[in-house]
Amino acid sequence: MAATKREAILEAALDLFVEKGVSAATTREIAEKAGTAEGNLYRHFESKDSLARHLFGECAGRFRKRLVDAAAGASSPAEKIGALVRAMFAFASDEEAAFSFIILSHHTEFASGPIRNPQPLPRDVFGEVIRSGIDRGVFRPVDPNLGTAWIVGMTQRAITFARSGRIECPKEETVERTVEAAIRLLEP
Amino acid sequence: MAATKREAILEAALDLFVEKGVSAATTREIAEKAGTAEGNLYRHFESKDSLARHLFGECAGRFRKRLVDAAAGASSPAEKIGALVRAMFAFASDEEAAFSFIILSHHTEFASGPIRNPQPLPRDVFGEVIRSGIDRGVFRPVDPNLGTAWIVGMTQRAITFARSGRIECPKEETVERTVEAAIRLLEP
Amino acid sequence: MAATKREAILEAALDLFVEKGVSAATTREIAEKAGTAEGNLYRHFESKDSLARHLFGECAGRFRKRLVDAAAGASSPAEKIGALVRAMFAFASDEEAAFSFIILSHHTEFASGPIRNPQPLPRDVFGEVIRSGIDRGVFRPVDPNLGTAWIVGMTQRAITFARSGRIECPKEETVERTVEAAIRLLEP
Amino acid sequence: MAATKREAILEAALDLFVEKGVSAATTREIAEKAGTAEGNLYRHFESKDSLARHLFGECAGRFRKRLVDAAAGASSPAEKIGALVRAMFAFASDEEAAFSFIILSHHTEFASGPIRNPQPLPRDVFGEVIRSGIDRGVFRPVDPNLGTAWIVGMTQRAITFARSGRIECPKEETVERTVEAAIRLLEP
DNA sequence: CATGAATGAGTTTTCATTCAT
DNA sequence: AATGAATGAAAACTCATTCAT
Repeated sequence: MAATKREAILEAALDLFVEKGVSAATTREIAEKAGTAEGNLYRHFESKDSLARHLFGECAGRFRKRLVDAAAGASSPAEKIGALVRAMFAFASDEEAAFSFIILSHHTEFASGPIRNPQPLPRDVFGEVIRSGIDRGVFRPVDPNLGTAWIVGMTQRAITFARSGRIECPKEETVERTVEAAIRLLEP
Repeated sequence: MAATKREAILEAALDLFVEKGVSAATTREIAEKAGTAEGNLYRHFESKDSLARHLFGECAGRFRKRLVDAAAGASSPAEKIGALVRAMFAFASDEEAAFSFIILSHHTEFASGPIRNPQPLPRDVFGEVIRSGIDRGVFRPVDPNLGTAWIVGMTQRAITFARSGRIECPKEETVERTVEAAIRLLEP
Repeated sequence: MAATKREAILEAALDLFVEKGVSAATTREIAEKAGTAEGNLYRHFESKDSLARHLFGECAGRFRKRLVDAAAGASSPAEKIGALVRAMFAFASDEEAAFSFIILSHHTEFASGPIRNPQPLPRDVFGEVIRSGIDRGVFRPVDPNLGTAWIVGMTQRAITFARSGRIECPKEETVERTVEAAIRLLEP
Repeated sequence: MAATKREAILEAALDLFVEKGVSAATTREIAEKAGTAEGNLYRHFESKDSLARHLFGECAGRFRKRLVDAAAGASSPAEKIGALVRAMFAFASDEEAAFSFIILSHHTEFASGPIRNPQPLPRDVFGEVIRSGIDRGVFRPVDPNLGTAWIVGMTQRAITFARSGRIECPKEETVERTVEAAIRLLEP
């Protein structure tokens, strides 16, 4: 369970935002699920929108940390890419709701305008690894942002498809084949 | 402009749903943007939710038609894959809002539960092409759904990144490099 | 009764604002008293505060009209002052709530800051009459605004005292003695 | 600064009640401005309403004392009236918020009904002076309450106008002219 | 005495939907 | 078909008051 009421609110909100979307999730439901009074939400967060933004920041931060750690634990650029893709699968599995919320947030703007990057985003990690691989000549030259789009996009969709049961092969294999496919995209 | 009021409503709703999400777009805004009275929405559609579902069906149908036509116009499986990726880019560019709405609909459920497949979905087209390529031995063996996930995911993200200006190379090149990358994923 | 719902809302709000103050009167009470749904308030006015401001404008306008008409109907400055004082008593008696609301509004700021003069205020009428009396030599020289303060203040208080039953002499006499006292203040 | 927390609360509440009205000032704001915790308000006062009533009692008491002292320091009725008017100006200037709060309280009822006179009110002082002046034949016969209404009303308005910068002549002169005008009202 | 998180009943406001015209 | 005022249920948000620490 959550250590503090504040955390309980964040957890409840995360689940509900993912389940029904930010604007369809009501403060009443969030409070109820968090085991607190509705008004108490507003002691901890300015508004529902601010709660959503805060949550996005937290989730993106946790995700990014996982990616950074994964990349740090591998040596060659190709191994780093593999580690990143595996880390995406692992994060999506360990923190299902957080992962979904990050994806969701790309498609639904919050009430008070789009999210301004207050911190480096998860995807930046990919760009750096690709760039360094190209510099060392082990990856073919591609716009690092385009490479990021490819790998992040294919991995995210593979995760989503796997989750919804559309892919028949065992999960372990899905991960490894996706890792191999991602590296294939960058090989000279 | 829209030929009929009904079309005007569909157009206005599409724009607003994409801009702020289905539940955050109000019927009042939709009516205003469509240049009609709020109550008139209910002469054409049962409810806001039904309007959204109808819209999804229309957009997905148009998208699927583009993909089917594209695949039909190419002969080899590899050419078909290339044609499909190009068609995704083209559709995203011609029907910006429709494309965004399709993507968005994957992440936000409508009020009355998830969308039930009333018709074949765009992604099914990819699966069939991949399957036939594998059968003919020109693609390596992969779960066709996994292959679909990869290609649809990478292409969609490339489109999104390109739209938001994060990719520097010219649009034409982004398309062709993505086509080539998609085929690379399936080559033996 | 009120001809339209909008007027019914204005009337109900006026009574309640005077009775309990703007911030203590609730939109629910207002709607109930106006015989309409709470939400309908917001079709006619942006917010409770905007309703209060609008009401102030209306009441002040009606009051001012009464004063202007009264002054126009008298010839000499002293008669004009007498007519103005009598008009204040008459307005307070005919439109009890409106008069009270004007007074109240001087002491309680609306939520969104003080009222900016969007139109000439009732008190301006006094200033002009006093100024012209001084110019013609029938009034002694005083700052016209100070003279206005005196007469408006004494009259308003006399009305309030009379209303609350603190003054024993008959109403008619209260009015005439106040008229005479006001003129006395300005005589050379 | 305030010597005790209790006084700090009273001071903060007074300022806020005057600024936005009793019901619009929140306990949170009051506590914050007083530099204490919200809950602490309830150690010193039963409720917000009780705090407001207490404050009214205090302010009215201080005001009354100033008036009583002023009247006591003058000998003839006319001099007493002059002293009273000067004392009103002085009090309004020394204790700006307290004066405003007294005025405000005439127009806005507290939550639990109107203020019951628990003590003689400031205005009573005027009544007595006027009565005694009439008895001694130095004032013309008027209902003493009506006379009070005139003088209190004109003085209060003069103060309000002067405060808001609408009167051009120097403050000292405003006071003396108002004193002279008040006496004029009562002269035979 | 002091704190400030927590409460819950209340408030203002919103909005999909209906309906008389 | 079209309108837009009206509805009412539910939303977000507020705030006086309580209470464990």
